[in-house]
Amino acid sequence: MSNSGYARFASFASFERRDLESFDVLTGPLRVVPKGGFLCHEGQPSSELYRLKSGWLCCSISTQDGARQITKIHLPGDLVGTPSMATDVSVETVSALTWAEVEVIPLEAFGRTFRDHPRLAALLFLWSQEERVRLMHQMTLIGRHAADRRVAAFLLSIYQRVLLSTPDVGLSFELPLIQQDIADATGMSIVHANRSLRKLRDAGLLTFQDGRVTIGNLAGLREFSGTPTLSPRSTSWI
Amino acid sequence: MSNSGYARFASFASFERRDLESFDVLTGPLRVVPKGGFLCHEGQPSSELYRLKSGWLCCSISTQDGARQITKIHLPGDLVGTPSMATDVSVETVSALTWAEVEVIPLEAFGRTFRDHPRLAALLFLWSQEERVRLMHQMTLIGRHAADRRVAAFLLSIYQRVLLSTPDVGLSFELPLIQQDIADATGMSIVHANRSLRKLRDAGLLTFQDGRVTIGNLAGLREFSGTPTLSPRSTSWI
DNA sequence: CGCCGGACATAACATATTTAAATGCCAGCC
DNA sequence: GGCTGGCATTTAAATATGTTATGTCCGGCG
Repeated sequence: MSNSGYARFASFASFERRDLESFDVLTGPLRVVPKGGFLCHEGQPSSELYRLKSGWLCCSISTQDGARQITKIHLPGDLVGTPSMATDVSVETVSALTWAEVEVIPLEAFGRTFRDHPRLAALLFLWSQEERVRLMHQMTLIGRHAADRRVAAFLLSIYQRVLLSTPDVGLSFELPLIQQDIADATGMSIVHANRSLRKLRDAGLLTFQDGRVTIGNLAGLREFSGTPTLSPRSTSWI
Repeated sequence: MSNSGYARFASFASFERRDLESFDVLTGPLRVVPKGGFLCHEGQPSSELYRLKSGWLCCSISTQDGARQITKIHLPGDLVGTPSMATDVSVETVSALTWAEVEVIPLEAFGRTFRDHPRLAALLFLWSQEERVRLMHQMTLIGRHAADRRVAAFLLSIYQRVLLSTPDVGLSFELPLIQQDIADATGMSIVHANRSLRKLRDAGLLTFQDGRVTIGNLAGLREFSGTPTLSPRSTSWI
């Protein structure tokens, strides 16, 4: 078995175990990032991708007036940094929410691997579509839902991804974010994020305290968040 | 020259002419869609992609409470429908803003083409990253910018794409949207979209009337919209 | 012609959300 | 021990945005 020793389930929700193992050829030298450290800064050149081995990362885009939009929270197993492959300089800032280990994949090495493994290429393309779906859903969330629903759906979506790598996590998990992060991910002020969290707590749906999410009512939370569950398509056409 | 007879510049901003022509192997039987017609509905099975030959398409996601988020406006040349490749059923509804012609590409045909043309596969993967960047930027726009700026940046982004296929379009172009569409794309109510358009008009930045955008002050509009211009990365690593 | 519906425009009001500010808590540190 | 800074929490006031309602224009259609 090609067990790579770390979870590969956070991204790649659409894939079966057989296909998941294909991604393990994407590897490279290890790099350690301290909590609060950065892998790259938007606007600065960068020619490498990352595979997250352990810890949590956060991707964000800043605006001219100092605001920040978190575009993705990364869990172990995730492939990080691909959007900037299309552009001159990094389009996002990648920072470490915790002490983290990544495998560094230079762009040329990625290109080589991509060419040498046709099926991997197809799987990576498919994964990109999965990521686009995620982005479209988060966009819909931010654009067309009320604040407390945004917070609920955001936390629930992370829970679903945690479940992929840790099916027995139960109804409580550590999430190394602060309220400002939740605000930046869901497009609201920190004060309103606090209000929304309070509402969710008062409603018994979930609590977020000391970097830990505890779900009080999973079914209720799912219904309140209003996010449909999607099933992956069979990859037989590849 | 493999001139396909229609613009291929709306998507694929990152590519040079040489690479652009690679995409022309993605082809299939023609289908005509009347104005207001649909190519697919979210939640319903669909196993085909589309290449837009002429006309305008609109991709959107609906929420349970009847709201709608427009995720992308498509111009001729665009590859449409790929996000749903990752899922069981369509994740988005694709409708025709005008009478439109598309080439229909079945999923299996796409898979075959993908396998048979390694370089095309890499280019399509890169294109997916470009699309992710677009989504991340639109998400940042909706989440962290004021309403009038959202409208300005949205219309400007379409203008930039129109410019790719029609460099000599000048400062005015037809855009087959109604104000409700602008509201649904930028995440606000139609009343507020109207208010924002009025502000932009009063500021002399642009007007939107009778399905036509006229830019009054391009430099001012760019500055006001606050969206940075990105340069594509060289594709030499492919 | 008169009627109708869709799109646009605007006003008045209601609500959601932001901003600013103050407080409490707590861990790190001198 | 007392200070400091980061984070959470809450309040109040200011502002942005949503909702509802109404009028107008205009093109299609009987």
